[in-house]
Amino acid sequence: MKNSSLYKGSLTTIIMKLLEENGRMYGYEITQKVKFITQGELNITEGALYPALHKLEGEGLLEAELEKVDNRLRKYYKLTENGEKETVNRLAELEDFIRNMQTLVNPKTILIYNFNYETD
Amino acid sequence: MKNSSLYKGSLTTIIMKLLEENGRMYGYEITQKVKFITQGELNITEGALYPALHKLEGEGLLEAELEKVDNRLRKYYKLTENGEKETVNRLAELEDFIRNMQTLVNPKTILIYNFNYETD
DNA sequence: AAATTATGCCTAAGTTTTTTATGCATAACA
DNA sequence: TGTTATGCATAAAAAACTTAGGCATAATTT
Repeated sequence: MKNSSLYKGSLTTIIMKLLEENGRMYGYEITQKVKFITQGELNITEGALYPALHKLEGEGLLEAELEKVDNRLRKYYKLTENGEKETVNRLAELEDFIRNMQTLVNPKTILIYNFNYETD
Repeated sequence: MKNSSLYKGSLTTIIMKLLEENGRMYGYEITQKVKFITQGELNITEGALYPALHKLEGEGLLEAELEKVDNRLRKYYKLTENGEKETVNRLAELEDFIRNMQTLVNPKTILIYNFNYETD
């Protein structure tokens, strides 16, 4: 798939969203999660991921701690307090962006949120 | 709006989609159309638009012709035959991308295409 | 009448983001 | 024993976009 690795400026927001959901994650775990959720269609390259994580950490939105699991080193990241606030803003922006793109490519589309085929 | 001008790598596909719909358009018209469709949320900057148009023309996907209207020069673009074929591919890719992003930020969303509140 | 906004095209420098290509290390698998 | 999976990282290059200009005519506002 030619398109398999273009997050188009949304990578940091995706990372923050996943951390918001999962509490804490390490880099490799994030790549696997995205691959799984998108059924293999989106593959985050390490050359994009690690610099993005370092940037977010540098901005004080993430904090990291090292942990040794099975004799392998993992670097766990989680959102800081500031990071949690910022996640709300960036997610709203990304959702607006997605909605605008959807309107451009298919004006007749509507989005149904919180869809469930079973009753809650 | 901070987010007002980030097409995130999708600008050329948006251009091609609009040309597919409208037959032929000139640069300024494209910026206004996008602004209208997205209700002012997405503003294409000229510094992004014109290089993108020139690139697409250079790739043989668009062709241009000059026309003088009201004593002002317009450069009309339309898709070439090749451009029409390529539009199909790029639109499919962009729709996949949008769907993947939507799944990442909100897994419970579904998209309803061709929605009409009146019967067709 | 003059200044500003709208219409219309363009380019160039700089920044940000991503790709591609590396490097290193341990564990599991074939 | 070689390849794949797990795990981190960086650096050069390419791609995309922002910002900031430049030029010109028409319409509107002050």
